[in-house]
Amino acid sequence: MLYNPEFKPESNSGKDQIPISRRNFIELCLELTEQDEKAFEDLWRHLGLSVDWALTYTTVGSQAQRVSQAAFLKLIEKNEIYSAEAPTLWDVDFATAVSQAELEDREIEGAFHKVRFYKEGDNSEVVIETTRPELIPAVVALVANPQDDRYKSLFGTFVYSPLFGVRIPVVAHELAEPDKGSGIAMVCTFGDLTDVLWWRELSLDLRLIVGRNGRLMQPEWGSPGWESRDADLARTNYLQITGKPIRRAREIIVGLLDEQGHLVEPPRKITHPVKFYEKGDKPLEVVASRQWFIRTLDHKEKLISLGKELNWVPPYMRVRYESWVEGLNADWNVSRQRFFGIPIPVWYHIDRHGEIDFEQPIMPDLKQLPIDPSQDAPQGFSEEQRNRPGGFIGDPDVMDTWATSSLTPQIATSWLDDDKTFKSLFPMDLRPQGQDIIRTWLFYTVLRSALEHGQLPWKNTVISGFVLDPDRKKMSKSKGNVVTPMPLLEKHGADALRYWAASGRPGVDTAADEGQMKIGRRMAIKLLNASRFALSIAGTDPGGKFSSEKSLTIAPMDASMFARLADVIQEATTALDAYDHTRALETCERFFWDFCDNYLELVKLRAYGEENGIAGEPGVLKNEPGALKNQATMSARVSLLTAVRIMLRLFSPFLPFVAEEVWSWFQDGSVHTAPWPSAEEVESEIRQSALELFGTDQLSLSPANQHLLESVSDILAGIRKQKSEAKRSMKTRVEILELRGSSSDLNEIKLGLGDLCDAGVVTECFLEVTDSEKIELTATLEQEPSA
RNA sequence: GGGCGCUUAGCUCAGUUGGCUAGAGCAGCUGGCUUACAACCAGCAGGUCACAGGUUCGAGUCCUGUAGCGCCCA
Repeated sequence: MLYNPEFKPESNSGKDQIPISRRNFIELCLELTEQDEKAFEDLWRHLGLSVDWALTYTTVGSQAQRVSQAAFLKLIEKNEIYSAEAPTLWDVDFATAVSQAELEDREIEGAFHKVRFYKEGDNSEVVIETTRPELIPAVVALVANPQDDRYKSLFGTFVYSPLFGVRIPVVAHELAEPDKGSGIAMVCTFGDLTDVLWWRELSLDLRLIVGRNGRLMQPEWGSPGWESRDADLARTNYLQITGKPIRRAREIIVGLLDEQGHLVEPPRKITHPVKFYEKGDKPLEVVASRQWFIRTLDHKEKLISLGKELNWVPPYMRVRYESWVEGLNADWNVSRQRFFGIPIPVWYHIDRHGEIDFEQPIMPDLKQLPIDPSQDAPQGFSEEQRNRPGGFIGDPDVMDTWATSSLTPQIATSWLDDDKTFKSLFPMDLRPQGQDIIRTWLFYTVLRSALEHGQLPWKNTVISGFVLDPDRKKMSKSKGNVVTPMPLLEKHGADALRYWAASGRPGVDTAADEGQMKIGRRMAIKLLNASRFALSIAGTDPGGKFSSEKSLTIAPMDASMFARLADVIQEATTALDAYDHTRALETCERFFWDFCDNYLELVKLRAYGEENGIAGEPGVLKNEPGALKNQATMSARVSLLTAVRIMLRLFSPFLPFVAEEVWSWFQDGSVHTAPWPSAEEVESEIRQSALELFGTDQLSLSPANQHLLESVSDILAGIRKQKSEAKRSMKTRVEILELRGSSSDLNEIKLGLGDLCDAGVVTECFLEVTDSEKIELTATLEQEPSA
């Protein structure tokens, strides 16, 4: 078809195919690619993905084409890829070959036909059952299980096919199932992949009748390969189906079988699984055509052992890979008969008789790449010699897209372009991807790396589950339940969406849950508010008040908070190192919420420098004016600043935007390039804050009492509970707080009693040593003002 | 048909090598304007951990079987 520069597709052409020139089609693809790229980049920028946008590539870009074609040519040199005229899975509508990875089984309606074949000699019947009677002209053998006593005597004998009178052998093979149908099956070239296997293993004849257009071809009955004991009958019968599409041919053949008495009984309807191209609408046919195949069957063992070397998250996903590799039954067909794709970079000689020599392809020099053999002439030839005897012809096919996607690690690490970069980056650390493409993207990438480099392309892989619709159903275009991220991003914000996404563990399906996103949004707002509050107190102008201080003592309560924070850092880091982002987030979140509800409430008055001071046991409980008070306030402020600075970094992978916003209020640079916090460095972080706020880095940390914050928080919760049960406001004054417990517990509590009484609005506190295991409390609330 | 995973509160999920009086958030209920946040806070209630066996001093956790759901491969 001719190129039409004016061509514009109708906006709503639906599923109908429109005739179009290859050049027009490619232009439309490029246009769409550009739009899609923009849409994805836009989405990913909204999400705050940390991507170097200078390093993107596209499969239509010249770098990817060059790498792809170069890798192809290298495989030819290594004899790991070959072209062959071979049985090929073929989609009639798409008019292209497909690979094993693109198949899916679908249950469809069919029918078993009991058909009579006739023994050589006495002409007695052998009844087979088939779902594809139209392939009777292509029968090359009958096959039964070697253990099957019913047919043992037939092995090695011959039968004649009905309608066509072709003499065919009866053979044995383990794959024949005795309890399927009559236990003896006809082998055609080709009805399905089992036929291909039998044809190969049993060295059967080849009789091809299905063309690539899905219609029946016209064999010459009586000629070599098409011998018949009644060629005229065969010709007459076959004439009825020549050129007909498969389904129509089936109907006709069934009619002929019936008329001529070869059908034992009327067809029996069944449903059975049939192989489809995953995007196709008609069952796949097996046709013979010339294709390029990458060797995979030879490398199964190596591929399985590489799979064991790879760190899988979650580990059980390796099983999917392994069972896929074990089940492989064909080399990878990488050629596709389509308009759009990376051209297979070879030409072929045409001899003086016009025959194409596929055995010795003409290969370009690597430096010439990328090339398009349909546009470029090979070296030593001129364009006039194209498609001429004594000239050349370009390979018309393009590569399977996976043939390029399987090279992403090589493309990303500048393989063939920058050896230094390549060597420092390859193998890469991580392949994150979906579970549905383990058999394609992951498998093919491992295969290519194994063939080219003899090793894994990366050390780890994290396999994600699916995003399900809000009702936990798998999304599909046909069901119309597809949820796209952009509207959710606009509604809830990127931090909220990422919070939700982070709640999905590797390998586990996750519903698009707006409730979870709302929680994420609240979380982000809370971080904003709490940080603003903490920073505003910490940054309160100290005036001359603290200037005389030369050193700073960190209060026990603050030290207790830091001890917990150090644990949190440790746990989050360990979790992230193991790609367990969900646990990392949960750990940080729990700490943060506790920080807000308890620690912040406990220290805020002290941090303001406004603590009330309390009566009770002298010496311990009174906040004396002067140095001690200043020290306590300074400690609180330094601690708040430090905690915020650490927490923001912990949250930065999950809530990148709010973390960056808050960070910008008081820090230079980006939170995302700031060093990840470590438990060991908490003390130096505190020192840094002390220096910033009060000009001293002389620190004295109280012995870390891990439980102090928790114990005091528990008592505070007890006070709140009493207020809540009394249906009083939280600011209700506790006139007398009595605490009873062991002396060691009470001594611990004393270290935080000032903060406790501030936060609980306690006037007087009495401690009583008892033998109770837990601290018990009685809070006497102030009288309710009479209404 | 073979394999893998899941099944814990009304909902979504935690629960590391068996030590639990089974947790969290949401929803529900009861209260509270408390000078970071009412887009908030406090409190309460809610579960035979799918079912049936077994191992063990002790099982949500380990073993066997069954059922349901999902996925992968034939």
